[in-house]
Amino acid sequence: MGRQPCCEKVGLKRGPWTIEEDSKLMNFILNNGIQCWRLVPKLSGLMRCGKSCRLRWINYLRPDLKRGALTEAEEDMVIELHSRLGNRWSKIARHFPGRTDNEIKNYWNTRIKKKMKLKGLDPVTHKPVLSKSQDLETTSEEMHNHQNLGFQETVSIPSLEDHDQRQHNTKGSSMSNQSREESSCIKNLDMGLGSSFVLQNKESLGNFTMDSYHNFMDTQYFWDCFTGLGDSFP
DNA sequence: AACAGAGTCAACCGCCCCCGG
DNA sequence: GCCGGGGGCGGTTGACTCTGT
Repeated sequence: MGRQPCCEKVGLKRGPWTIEEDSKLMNFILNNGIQCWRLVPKLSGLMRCGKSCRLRWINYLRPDLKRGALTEAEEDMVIELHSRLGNRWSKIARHFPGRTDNEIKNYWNTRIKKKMKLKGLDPVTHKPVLSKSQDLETTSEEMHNHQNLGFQETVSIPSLEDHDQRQHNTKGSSMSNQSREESSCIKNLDMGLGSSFVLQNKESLGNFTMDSYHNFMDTQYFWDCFTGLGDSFP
């Protein structure tokens, strides 16, 4: 006998969220906060399960989300944290304000893993791959290239302190990172659902106040997102 | 221009943990 | 201490986009 599903699934919508659903969820949370995720879809009129709403909010709608590719420094820090914590993405994500565990997990799986393999490092152990049999996914050609390039050396992983320092320095001086930030911000705003300011808390929302949300809602970008929705929201 | 394969990432699934009764 | 419900988490999937041919 299996565990009961988290919610009554019959009749619930699945798959990609529409802008209308996003704005319904956003409006509801802005006005009511989050008491219980199960109640959110019922009270907001969404045909989604509570978990789905939670995920959508956390991974996409939260206004303090930072989007776009991770910076080099962030990437280094992910590697460092992964070497210590393993696949504990939520713990890793806590070190990156505005990043979600899902985002970091995806980034790891699609990019960092690949980079590490190219460097001849095992993404699981963070140690150099010593023999072919230990890493069947690494082709002999890759190995050959790595050896020629000297990638068999252990790559030194910066400490968190180093990273913090680097990030600090980066903030003030690196235009490239800054512009990357900006472009991620623009991407965010294109989606109409992000903002770089941190929202702090009302009730259970962590750091979230209605004032900050109202600030956010005052931006042109926020409302641009909802133009064309017609009379859905009186 | 059309197609195939690779890459990306939002979303789902199911298990685990925590907390209140 | 036990049980059930809700939230959190990590793994996986599949739709969409990009790139190369």
